[in-house]
Amino acid sequence: MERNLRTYIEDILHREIGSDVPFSVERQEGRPAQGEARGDYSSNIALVRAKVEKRLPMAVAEDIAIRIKEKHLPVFSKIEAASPGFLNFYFDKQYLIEILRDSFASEPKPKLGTASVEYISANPTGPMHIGNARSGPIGDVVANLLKDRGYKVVREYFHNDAGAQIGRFADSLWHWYMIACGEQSVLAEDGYQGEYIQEMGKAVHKKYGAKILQKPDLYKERITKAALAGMLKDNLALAKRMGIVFDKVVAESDLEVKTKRALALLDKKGLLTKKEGAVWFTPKDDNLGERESVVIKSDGTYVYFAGDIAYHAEKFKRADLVVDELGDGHEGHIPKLRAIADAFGFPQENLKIVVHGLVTLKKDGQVVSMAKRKGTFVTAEELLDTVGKDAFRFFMLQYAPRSAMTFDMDLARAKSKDNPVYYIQYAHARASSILKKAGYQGKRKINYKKVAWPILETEAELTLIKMVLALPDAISQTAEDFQLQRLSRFALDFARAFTRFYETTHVIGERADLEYARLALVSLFRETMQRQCKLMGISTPDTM
RNA sequence: GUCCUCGUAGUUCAAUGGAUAGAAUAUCUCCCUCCGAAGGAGGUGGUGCAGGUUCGAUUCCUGCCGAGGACACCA
Repeated sequence: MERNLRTYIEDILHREIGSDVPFSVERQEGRPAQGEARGDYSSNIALVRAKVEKRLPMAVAEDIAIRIKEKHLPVFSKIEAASPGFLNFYFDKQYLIEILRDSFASEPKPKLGTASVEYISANPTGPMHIGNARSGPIGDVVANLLKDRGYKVVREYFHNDAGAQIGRFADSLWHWYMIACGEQSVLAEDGYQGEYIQEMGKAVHKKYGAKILQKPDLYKERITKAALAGMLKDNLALAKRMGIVFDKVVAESDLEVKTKRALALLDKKGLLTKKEGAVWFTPKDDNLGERESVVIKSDGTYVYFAGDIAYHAEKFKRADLVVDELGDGHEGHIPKLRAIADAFGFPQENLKIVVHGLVTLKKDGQVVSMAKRKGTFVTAEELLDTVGKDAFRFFMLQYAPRSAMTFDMDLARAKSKDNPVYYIQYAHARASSILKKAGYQGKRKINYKKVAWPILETEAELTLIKMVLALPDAISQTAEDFQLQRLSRFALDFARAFTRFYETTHVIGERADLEYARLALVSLFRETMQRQCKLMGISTPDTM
């Protein structure tokens, strides 16, 4: 376990005070004005204890403060009770340094089993759109976090290449092929009419000419397969440009045997019912609302959900933790996924579903319409081309996944302090620049064990140290609740703290031991920032 | 119609039931001869409405208003 300040206090309180009532300990940084007055960390333990002890919160707080002070005097420079009953903890500087020194000793990570993380899984019937693209950075960072925790992570992509929708796509493709041949054809009302599929029709014509026109039975399926495979290839290539490489791609069309087997198993458990000529999945526990749904249509074909059952049954078998990343349009699917977990005896708490909200694009100060018919439609690829991988990922990660967000393309493209990605990378580049100037580059590194850490004592320096020590806690919280915005916010605050240090503190040319200590801090900042950026999948160039 | 999600500074977003609701941006006032000025310090400004739960509510509950979404033998 990495030492961290918050759990350190939490542990002391548990040990010394004990409480059957839950209490909190939280970091008070990021409040420059009040931070000083509220300590480094604070707890509400006295407030919650007051109720069960039937005493005044302040009195409880003062008692606790005295007790902790007696036993842990060297750790804290100050513990105070604050109205209405908070406890504010101020870490002693020397002790902070000690924790910092301890943190350099790396400990082996626990082995937590296998985690499957599925994300993007874009529909292959059209180019990836912005909403799907948001799934990329989110799912990828969830995977990074789980890997950081000690899971063996499998990054997965589901390729929906079967079902009625694909039939419609096939008909549409054939239609556009006929048009490309100069033939008469009428597109079905629910057919696809995007520019991309028209291009596909032309491509088919280019390849085959009119030769296959009379043989739809033979060729319709073949060209559709090729088109879907091409779309998958494009999507995976696009993902790669987002910095995402999948370990496993599962195609729905390959699942037929497994679907049969999974359904047979459900049938054995009495969870399938024949109704109106179709076969329904009818879970027994319907606490989560209406979960009944068709798996085999009356014409004998499977619906998408049947493949999903097979796919999840398989994931439940090979993974200890299963994460599905979905757009909010698929929220209605969640109870069904939960029902599948129940049906196969997979613990609900090990099935995590991360939902992301709508993405609105803003360009030239205007909201870009997402209507495909209008020329303003922007695909994920265009967005990525415009702003680049780092800004793309950072902006997608900046907000709580579930919330709807506005992606400001102009800001993401800007090479100025207004752009948070630039601000962060710039701070990192400055740190690199200082180290380079001082000759610490490449193999020559600062030896943290030989640093006279205690001579660092300005506020800017101590703030950086405290943030370095607070990061592990932020990371583990995020690995729990998947509130990914915490990472980008932390990185931004951290960059800001470094910039403040940079502005106020001179490094090179100071007395030798002080220079070395400050260089060490710069190096520590740089490494810590690199760790965060790596988790987010954002690059940390040494020069901008 | 049923269900879900969301309403926070002008704007984009934060805030495990906690203290004076934080940043960024915009705007206003200052500072910047210094390892990278792609900076720094400060001011103005906000919880949709009405109740309830409690020591304490942006957070939990109810109703209303407003926005988006889900409710297919679609995926």
